[in-house]
Amino acid sequence: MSKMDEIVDAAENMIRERGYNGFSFREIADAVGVKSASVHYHFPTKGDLGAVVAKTYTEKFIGSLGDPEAPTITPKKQIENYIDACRYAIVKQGKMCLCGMLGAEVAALPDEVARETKTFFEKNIEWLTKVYARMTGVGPAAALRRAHGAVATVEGAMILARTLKDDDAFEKAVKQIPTA
Amino acid sequence: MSKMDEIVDAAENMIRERGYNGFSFREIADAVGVKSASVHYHFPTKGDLGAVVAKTYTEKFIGSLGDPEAPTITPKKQIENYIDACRYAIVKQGKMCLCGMLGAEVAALPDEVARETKTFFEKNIEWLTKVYARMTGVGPAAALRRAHGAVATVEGAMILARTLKDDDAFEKAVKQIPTA
DNA sequence: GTCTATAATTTGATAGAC
DNA sequence: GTCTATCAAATTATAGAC
Repeated sequence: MSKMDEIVDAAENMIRERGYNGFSFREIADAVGVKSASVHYHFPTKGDLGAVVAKTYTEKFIGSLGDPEAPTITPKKQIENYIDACRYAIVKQGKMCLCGMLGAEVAALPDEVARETKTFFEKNIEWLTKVYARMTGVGPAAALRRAHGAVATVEGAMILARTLKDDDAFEKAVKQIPTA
Repeated sequence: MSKMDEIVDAAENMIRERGYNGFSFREIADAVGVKSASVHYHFPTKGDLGAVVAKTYTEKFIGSLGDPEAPTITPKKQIENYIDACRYAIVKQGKMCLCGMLGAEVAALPDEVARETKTFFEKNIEWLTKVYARMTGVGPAAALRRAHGAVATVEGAMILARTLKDDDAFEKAVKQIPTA
């Protein structure tokens, strides 16, 4: 992994732990074993770094979901996989979704970071809408509503579980997401 | 309104806008027309202020919901009122729920602020569980699950609406919350 | 209660050597 | 690419006068 990738990775973890305003270039530098000036070499401003972190995370996350219209997998299984991805983040990693964190802070973000955060949610909704539209009896408008409901619920469920220090709060909340 | 109340009010607005790490004592001081040393007179540390802001917000919010077991109002109407309270915050005020914001940042908060944030969610779940338990065919376990789902969904829906700059994203998401 | 003044630290960011 | 050195600004917080 290149030093640049290490920086992005460290920044992702810190933002998911404490938010965009909760980490500094010096902390990143310490984490990857360089000086802060070297971090600035790769990413001139904090906004540059934040935007790359958000974009990288979005591609990684959406990519891991696979084709929403793949005929070899049931939509029910796809929704379960989506929830599983978030469960992994909160239960195994003990951290928020990067963009859930950035979304909460959106008014405090540089434009380029806010834009990437918006794109993350747009792509989530797009993916979920396609999956829900495959279910029998679910029209386009209902699929769109369900997609919004699912994203909102998983993001809120992560906040809940972290604050209550209770992983089961996540499980209880996501039971509300329709899988059929 | 006393200067102390003005400080708490200004801090609530700033945290709801940009998060706990997104405001400073100087900004608070400017907003209420004093110097930062005067803010420290009322609240020695930032954690002291944050904890009072969270506690005040919780009492105000829970208080506005009324008795969850009042026989004069239907549980359906109570859930609608709950969603309305959050709708007001995001659509009319354009701001996050205070504790949704603090909950996302919880790992970066002083202990006393994290504790108050946790209490907010516990009280929300307690209130919602009592309301859901009044609905026909909803047992205690289901009521508890529904309560978790409702809190998570409204908090996530606010993040979604703010990030997408689309109030209707809130509406689509909260349609998932059962009202009967 | 509010002020001036200031301490001690951290922040994002840059210049220039190697 | 990474370093040392440094900057200007901002941060939380305190001391002491009024």
